[in-house]
Amino acid sequence: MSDLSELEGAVLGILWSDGPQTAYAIRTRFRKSPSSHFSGSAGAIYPLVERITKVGLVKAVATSRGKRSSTSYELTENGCMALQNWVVPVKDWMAAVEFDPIRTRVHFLGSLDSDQQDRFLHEAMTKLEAEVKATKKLVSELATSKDNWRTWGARGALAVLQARMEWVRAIIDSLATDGAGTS
Amino acid sequence: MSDLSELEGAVLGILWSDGPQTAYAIRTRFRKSPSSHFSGSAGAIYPLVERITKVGLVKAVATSRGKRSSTSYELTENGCMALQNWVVPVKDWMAAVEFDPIRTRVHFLGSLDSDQQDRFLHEAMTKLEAEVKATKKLVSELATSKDNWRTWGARGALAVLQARMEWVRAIIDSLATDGAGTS
DNA sequence: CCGCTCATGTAACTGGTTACATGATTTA
DNA sequence: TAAATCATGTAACCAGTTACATGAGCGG
Repeated sequence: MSDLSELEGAVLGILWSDGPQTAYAIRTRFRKSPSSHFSGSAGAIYPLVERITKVGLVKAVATSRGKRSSTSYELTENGCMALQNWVVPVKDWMAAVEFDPIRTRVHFLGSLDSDQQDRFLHEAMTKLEAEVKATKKLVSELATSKDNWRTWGARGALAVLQARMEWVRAIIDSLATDGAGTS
Repeated sequence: MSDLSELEGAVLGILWSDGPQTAYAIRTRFRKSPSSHFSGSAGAIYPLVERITKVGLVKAVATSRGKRSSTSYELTENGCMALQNWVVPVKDWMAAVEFDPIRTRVHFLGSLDSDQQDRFLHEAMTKLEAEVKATKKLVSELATSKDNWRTWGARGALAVLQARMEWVRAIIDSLATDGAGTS
């Protein structure tokens, strides 16, 4: 295992934080995750689990839910070490400016007429507000749980969302007072 | 052209904002861009430019730099409309929480011992500080330019970086006072 | 004239995605 | 008993990447 991908690291992390579970459960975790850009597609998860089993980061154990039997996966000692080594050295690219489709589009807002610019900015605000609201709810739900790190994760998501929202608001305000940009 | 990809939209946008230029120049623009998660790889740009030429969003024009001749690409009427239609309807996923490798790792920080947690958080702070500094510089450089939208773009990047930085600082602070999280 | 940048491309790979297929078990 | 969920997979695709190859013009 040269270097774990982001998805591989995340899978090990889930196995570490939530304990042994089926590939299906891992998949569901990604699908229901509000934040993640991973879809939890079967085509990604099942081969991945097979792969990390083969190299011994994870161990298959037979489990059953009622009458239904299935295979759960458990983090091994090696897997736990691999997780730690995946987390800890912060690479430069991890701190880099993230991809933001709204920001990308703002660069080219000058190609639109004033009405369309307004429409874009207000739509963006509305969507961001909805995300902020949902994330705030998540944070408050998690706050009562025992998993502080997960709460911090949600707080991070919230902080970024709010920053984006205030930034869009600033553009709207400046447009209202100064008028449009160039080009 | 069913729907433009992010890269396709961005290429049209560059052609709109910076005028006709060679595929190589577009490539360089991405490579030197501080933010973008696109590498500007030849294997992406050249086929892409060919594709959008074929469907008439862009028009090839012969140009020369000194004795060196090359092909520049110019936005067509159709291309400009395609750009506008790519920008304007804000889809839900555009406002979603972005991918952040630092945040992902924070979720699993409980798997590390206290020293390693500290190391991670301080490394993250250092890298984020460096990014913030560079982005601040960029913003102030752009502020004197005529391209207001580009300046807003950089400001957006800065806002998000600062939010991430303050979030990491908050974790460090809370760790210093309360002690560690669970698990 | 030698190395750098400009300029254009292609082949193999990567790390995921969608969509499909299948079947057992549980729940309404 | 029908529909939903649990569970496991595979095949085709996608939008990018890295790495390689090639050649011309330009500046020291």
